[in-house]
Amino acid sequence: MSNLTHCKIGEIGKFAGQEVLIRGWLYNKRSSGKIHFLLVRDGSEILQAVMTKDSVPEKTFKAFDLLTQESSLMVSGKVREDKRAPGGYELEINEIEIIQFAKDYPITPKEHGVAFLMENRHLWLRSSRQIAILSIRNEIIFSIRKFFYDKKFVLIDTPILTSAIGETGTTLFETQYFDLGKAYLAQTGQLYVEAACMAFGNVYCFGPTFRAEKSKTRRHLTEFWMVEAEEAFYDNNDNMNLQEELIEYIVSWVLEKCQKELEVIERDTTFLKKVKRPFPRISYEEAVKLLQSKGAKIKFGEDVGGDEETILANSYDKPFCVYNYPKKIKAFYMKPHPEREDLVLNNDMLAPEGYGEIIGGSQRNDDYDSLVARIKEEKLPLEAYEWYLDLRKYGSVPHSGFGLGLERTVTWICGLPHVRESIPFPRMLYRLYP
RNA sequence: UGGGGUGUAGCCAAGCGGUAAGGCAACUGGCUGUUAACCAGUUUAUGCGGAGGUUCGAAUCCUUCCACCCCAGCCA
Repeated sequence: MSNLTHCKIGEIGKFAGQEVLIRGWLYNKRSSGKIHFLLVRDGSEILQAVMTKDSVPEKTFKAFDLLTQESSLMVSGKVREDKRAPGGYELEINEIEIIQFAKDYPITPKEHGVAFLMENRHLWLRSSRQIAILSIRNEIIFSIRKFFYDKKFVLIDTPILTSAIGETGTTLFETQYFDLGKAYLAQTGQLYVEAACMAFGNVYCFGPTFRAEKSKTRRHLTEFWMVEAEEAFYDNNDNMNLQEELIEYIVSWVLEKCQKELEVIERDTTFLKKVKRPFPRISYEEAVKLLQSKGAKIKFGEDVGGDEETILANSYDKPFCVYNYPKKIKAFYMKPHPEREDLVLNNDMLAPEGYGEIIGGSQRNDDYDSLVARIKEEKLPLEAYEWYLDLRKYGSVPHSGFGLGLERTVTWICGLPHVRESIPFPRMLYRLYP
């Protein structure tokens, strides 16, 4: 058996007429008495394998009775094209070797509640829907890296353990760092990527970030992956152009590479196909007026809340940017608007279909004095930002950057109701297991 | 942290003051083309998230605790 060609089910079509070896797990089985069907999965696809009482030795035929859902096994046989089989190809079984019997696999091919599935996330990953979603995640990650690589952006890995530095407001996870006091899990790599930007020109980081916020909503995780680009000599407008180009690239990549997966999760791709530049852009002030005209209670100076985000996100059929927010609701490092002191040069990008914010970006404050003033205004510890301020002392240039939330992007592209399925092992307020 | 909700067998779920439906899974048998196969049968809760209480009687009403879900704030 082992001297046969091992074949991934996803490539089974190339082996029609040949005898191959499949290694995987039993997804399900059916029988009509003298004919048995095994559904075997191997991570690439599911394959139907058949045997009849006359086609195999009795011992092989009887192996069917022993097999249980998710038992690991090797099956050999001849590949045949057959319209009756799901996937169009079928395996005529010669031999079966059971590697391990699975006893009472908890997730049956029926409906289950979210709580139960999350508790069994380590097994839930094996279901076709979860495999499809995480495969799309894989393609999205790859497309992002390729996008930046092709544009000659340099990948800069930023530290996960940091001293107290970052944005204001958000709560951080802390841990004792030897004798040096407290260390915090990074909530952003931005400040570091700004330093690297002054070394390489265009850079990005892509890693996990942590927020100890007690948010329990469908769009929040305590640990999530973020792509942060930082571009020297880009203004806010150049920054938005780059964001749009990236989003268009990711979506077209997924549409090209993940057709099968999108079908499995039954994603209606109508809106995804419309994700072509240019995207609509609306200033914060216009957005407030638009929202007020639609009956929202938002006032100038207030942040755009979840409900408002949903109203806006339903007003467009493709991603769009809201730019130039009031200074007082945004981070200290954003560059003030040259003509409007109360505004900053920034933008959020919101995904359509009610998904909301996926990107936050801004032109950075590159002026030493006004940045120091802002840090003091926010009552941040100036000493911690000394190295960051150095960047404004030694060859400061206009620069911009943005952060894209990976899980929110996956959730939107897959059309999921909640971010928790967009990451293999979600970390949430009430979830640390498995 | 506020507001709302749920917890009954391995899973899903009915019952809403009178003594625990049903389905799936599992198990047994039947079927040579099944598609979450089908058909027939068998088994599973002195107990309904935990602890108190009211009552002749509690899954059901009350108190309290726990776990989880949804919405809001914060943000990616």
